[in-house]
Amino acid sequence: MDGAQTYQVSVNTVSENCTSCSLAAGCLPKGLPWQQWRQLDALARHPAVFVRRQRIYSQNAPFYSCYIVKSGAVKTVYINAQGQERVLGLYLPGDLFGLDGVGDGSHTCSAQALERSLICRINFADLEQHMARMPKLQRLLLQLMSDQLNAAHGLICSLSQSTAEERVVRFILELSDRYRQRKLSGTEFRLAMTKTDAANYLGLAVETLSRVLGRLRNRGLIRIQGRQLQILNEAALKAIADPSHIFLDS
Amino acid sequence: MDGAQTYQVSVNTVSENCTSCSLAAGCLPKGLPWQQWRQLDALARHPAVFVRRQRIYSQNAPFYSCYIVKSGAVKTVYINAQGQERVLGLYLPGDLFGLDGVGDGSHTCSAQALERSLICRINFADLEQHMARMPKLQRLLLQLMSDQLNAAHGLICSLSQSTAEERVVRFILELSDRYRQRKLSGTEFRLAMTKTDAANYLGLAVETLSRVLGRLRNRGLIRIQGRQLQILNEAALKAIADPSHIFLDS
DNA sequence: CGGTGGTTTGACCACGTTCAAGAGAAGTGG
DNA sequence: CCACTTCTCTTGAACGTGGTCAAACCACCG
Repeated sequence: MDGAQTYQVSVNTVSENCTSCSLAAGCLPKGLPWQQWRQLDALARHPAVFVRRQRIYSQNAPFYSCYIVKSGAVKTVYINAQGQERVLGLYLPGDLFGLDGVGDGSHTCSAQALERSLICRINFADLEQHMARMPKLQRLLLQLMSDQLNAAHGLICSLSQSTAEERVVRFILELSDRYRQRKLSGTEFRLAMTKTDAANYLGLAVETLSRVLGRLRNRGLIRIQGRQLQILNEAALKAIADPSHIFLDS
Repeated sequence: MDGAQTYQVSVNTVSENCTSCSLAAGCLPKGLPWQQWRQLDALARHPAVFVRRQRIYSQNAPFYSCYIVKSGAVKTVYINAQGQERVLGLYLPGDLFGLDGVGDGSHTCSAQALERSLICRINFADLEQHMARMPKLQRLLLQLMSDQLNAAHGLICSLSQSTAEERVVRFILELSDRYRQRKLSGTEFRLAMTKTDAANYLGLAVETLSRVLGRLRNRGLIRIQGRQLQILNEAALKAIADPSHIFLDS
């Protein structure tokens, strides 16, 4: 019915818990005291492999868990009544996603792996119980939700007040930041999504994104081949993204 | 510097706590057991009057509290580097706002009263302590944040995939729903914001909003005089807002 | 009253979409 | 390994929605 979304991939359990997980760095418990982290350890029991396009959860499905990206990348999408997709979020290693379902107990969007990814599942009921005992965890959850809300607000501002070029440049710089936060190169990286998805996320037609990227390349600001992107002139990009110095136009 | 935003209105304390508050219905504690509600009572100590345009909190100010609208209406706005405003949210009686600051400890947007309003302030540190003891309150907070995130996502979808007319109609229907939830008329109400603000919220120019409303009026779907709005043909509006039945066009 | 903030209407134009066609990349099976 | 399909990306041309600018109107308030 629904496209070929119902894969049955062998879900390899990578490790039974956090303390023995080789990917523990950059995970949710970061920032928690060691003792509390060990308590939390029991929660994230099911790191699993998802292949490209495989769904992690589906829109309208009952909400039981949230998830953490250990490796790879994940997008969340909302599908409206006409079947159009709208990309709402991009999640990279260390990011938490899936809390959209807390509101009314069912997920309001779907989550899909963009490439082969390792994903940890955290049972929300367990998480809630631990939150009550761990003030730092409680605070952390609220902060993460607040961060996501602020990210959404940023997107809203971009969508309504910015040109295609500004949006694209801001997207590039946002990715750059996020890779840098992960101790990866902020000047040369691979776009996690297809350009179709990226355009959708930015509220643009693919053609527009393609043209804008071409223009940026012609001006010598970036180098782009396929999904491989290199930032050549970060200062110029920042000037485009945040046009507050109008005085040196000409 | 900043417009005439630094009012010093006499802040009339309406009642010292929730149990003695005449407006307690429709407040945050709703859904909590009586006993827990009484515990929470101590938190919301400062219901205060705000006049039209008065700021409740300012962008970049340190985050200490969140707020509940008891009466009136509030908008949240983000002001970018160029000084442009962007309306992010509209809050009606019973709504909680101000949690945008949890993320990094300072508010990411400002909140302004749209008309004379009663606002309760809740100290966040106190709220957090009570959350730890009251699982239902903990859940409630996460739900409220999730609801706001979902609202933002809805706006994102509207902004990128809908025509001006669809957005306007959806806005009208959303208001209708919210008034109905508050046991008020869902077919005849007053727009809480100016049309300038409403257009901004919808990512449109004021002129466009004005034209679209005029068109809807000419087609006999609504009646509008100033900010007073009456829905005449709800079914037709719903058909516009959610164009999934393309087959009976003509 | 004049003044200010909000709203309406018209004319014009630009940005980004849509449609169309083709090239390139990637995945699948013989 | 190549031929095949399918998905992704690029480029061009034409169109249209909604923005911008300008002017006038209106309501409310001091």
